[in-house]
Amino acid sequence: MTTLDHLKSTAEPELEAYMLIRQISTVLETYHRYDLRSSGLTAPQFAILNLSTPEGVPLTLISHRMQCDNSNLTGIVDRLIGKGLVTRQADPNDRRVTLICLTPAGTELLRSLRPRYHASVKRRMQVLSHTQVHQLHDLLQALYQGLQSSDSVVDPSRNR
Amino acid sequence: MTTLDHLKSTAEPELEAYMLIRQISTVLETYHRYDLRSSGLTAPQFAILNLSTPEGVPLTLISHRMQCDNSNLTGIVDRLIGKGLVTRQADPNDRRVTLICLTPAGTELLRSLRPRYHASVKRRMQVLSHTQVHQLHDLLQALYQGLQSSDSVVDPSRNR
DNA sequence: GTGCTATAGTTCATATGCGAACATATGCAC
DNA sequence: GTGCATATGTTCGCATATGAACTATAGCAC
Repeated sequence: MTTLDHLKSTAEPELEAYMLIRQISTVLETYHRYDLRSSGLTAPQFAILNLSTPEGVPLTLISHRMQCDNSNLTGIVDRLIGKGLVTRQADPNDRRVTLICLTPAGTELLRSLRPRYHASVKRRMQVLSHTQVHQLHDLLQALYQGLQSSDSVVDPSRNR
Repeated sequence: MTTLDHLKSTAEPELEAYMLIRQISTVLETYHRYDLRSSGLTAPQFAILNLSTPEGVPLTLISHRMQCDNSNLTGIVDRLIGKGLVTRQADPNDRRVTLICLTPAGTELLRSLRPRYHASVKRRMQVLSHTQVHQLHDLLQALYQGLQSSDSVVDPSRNR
């Protein structure tokens, strides 16, 4: 069984909390990938689908929400287009912008996947009580906002 | 500014907590990568170094602690060997096992990096109070252990 | 000891992730 | 309107990540 035993003796709660966040994130991502297998989508493909709309969303907005660089999305979008789930449309108002648009097939797939996804996440988080989930949420929110506003900010989704 | 605004209205604390864990993990990993830049190491390279010893650690033990597959480590170890920071040694007791051994150069590099790493993590986590860090730690620990023991376990570091 | 099963590592194909460099387009100062 | 700084996407080189397939070794039942 994988554990954090080799860290427990440090008695440094900051470090342990940090390690736990990363380990939990890894575990949850593995579950997520596993859930998606039957759909033929990878996790980042699902993430892009999930942030797209039939009307179209600028690629940069998607990359900001995914906290990644635009350059990551090019190839993933290409594969989603290959599957017929999204299209690229030029933005008439700003010729630099590419809108990522859900196709009917993409919309339909999302309609079937999203509820299962939400249910999976809720089920997994419910190893904690409702109260604990709320406490955890508030602490994470505080941490996240603190990290955003700290002076050492490095924006991973900035353009270089 | 990157935010979770597009999620806030869901009022589903489980889902939001889940998203926060992943977003925070991404942000922290970005900081970590940034910290390591001057050392010429990537994050996974540092992770392997950090779990190695001069006496040697089985590769599989490292992959378990990193929650990844052995196959990921082969190439990373190759690069660390190329930098002269570790070596591969055969385990005399089990000829299947490869021990990853820190070289003197690797030991020295780690001695200089580890304190900075710990200080960085502590500094970033300290946007929360000591009490909050403790609460967060305990909740994360409970979540992590709950995830481990749930019936939907998929072990990412198992051998296939 | 034979055979079956499990473990340790590597290799391969494919998909991402990162960061630099680039082309295009916008916006604004002047 | 020119010039310059900025924003949007793509392309490229490299390092990882995933999962399947494969080799070698170990352990155990018999």
